[in-house]
Amino acid sequence: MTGKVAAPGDDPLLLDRQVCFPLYAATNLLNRLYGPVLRPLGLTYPQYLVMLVLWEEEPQTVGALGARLYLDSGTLTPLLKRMEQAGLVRRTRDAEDERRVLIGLTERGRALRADALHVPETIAGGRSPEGLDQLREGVRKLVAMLAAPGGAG
Amino acid sequence: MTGKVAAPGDDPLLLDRQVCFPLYAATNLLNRLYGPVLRPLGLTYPQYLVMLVLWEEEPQTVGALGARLYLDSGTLTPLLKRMEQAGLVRRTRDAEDERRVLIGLTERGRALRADALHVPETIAGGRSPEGLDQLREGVRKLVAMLAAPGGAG
DNA sequence: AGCAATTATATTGTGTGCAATATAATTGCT
DNA sequence: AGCAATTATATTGCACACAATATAATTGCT
Repeated sequence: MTGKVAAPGDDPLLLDRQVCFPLYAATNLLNRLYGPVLRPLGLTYPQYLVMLVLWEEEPQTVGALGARLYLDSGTLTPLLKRMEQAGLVRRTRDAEDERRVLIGLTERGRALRADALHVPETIAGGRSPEGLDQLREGVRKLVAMLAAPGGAG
Repeated sequence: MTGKVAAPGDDPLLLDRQVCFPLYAATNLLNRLYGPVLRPLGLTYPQYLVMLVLWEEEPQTVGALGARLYLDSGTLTPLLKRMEQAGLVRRTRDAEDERRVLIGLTERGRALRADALHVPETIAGGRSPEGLDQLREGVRKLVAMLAAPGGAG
């Protein structure tokens, strides 16, 4: 009762036939790759993404950050509180609408940008830019499909 | 002291220039997509991946599962214990080498395969198979690069 | 045989992610 | 104006993921 179960040609449950799995594996591997590079900056990978968004424009509401990063308050609230504890961001209620919380950078948060400038290059290492561009576009299309209302069915 | 920070053309820290981010977003979105489909089976997404591997061949050691899924014992041990509690797998010390733990399926675990057969189709929904094939190959190449010793520098 | 180095798994601590729920502020409808 | 519905964020509970460390079994060297 052990061993191979189905013909390899048409089994829909073979791991190597899943689209999702390489994506899952690549994300885990990328996290492991970023970890050591971001640790000296005192950032985790999702925290780094938040900083990228804030370096582009600040302040932003929690909701706006979530819309950009596809994360909800259940993930962002504790993450932003940790970043506040670390002295990178400030969280202030929006006076115009007390439901909203504005996330702005501290001086330390702004200054960290200079230290982060080397990160993309360090991560990219010796990889071919063309392959990366192609991959980025492919995955971006997938994200657009998945994020569409109804999950792109 | 707020607002845009650098020229859009050559800023390496723009979120939309990162390869990593679409990958990260796609994985989160895929997890959310799989969740409702797998919940009736009593599985999480990583647990589903473990089942895919075991349905191909069992029993396997914890290490072999980890090599296939790019996960270590810190992730797999508690996950497998939960699956044991759920009655899907059995964990037994290998008599040949007492360091190893063999993961085998219970009858319930084997029977679950029939219920899982519809999952890939349900997830794929109306998406074009060609686009998915292309994407799978692209991401698979990235995984191969990232998993290579030295991180493919 | 004896013991250091290696290997396989487990444990601990921290940080995500997300569903479900809660709370407070605002909007919209009458 | 008053109140139901909506919106924005926070909280709770559960399940990963991983670095660092611990423990026990095996291997390899002499």
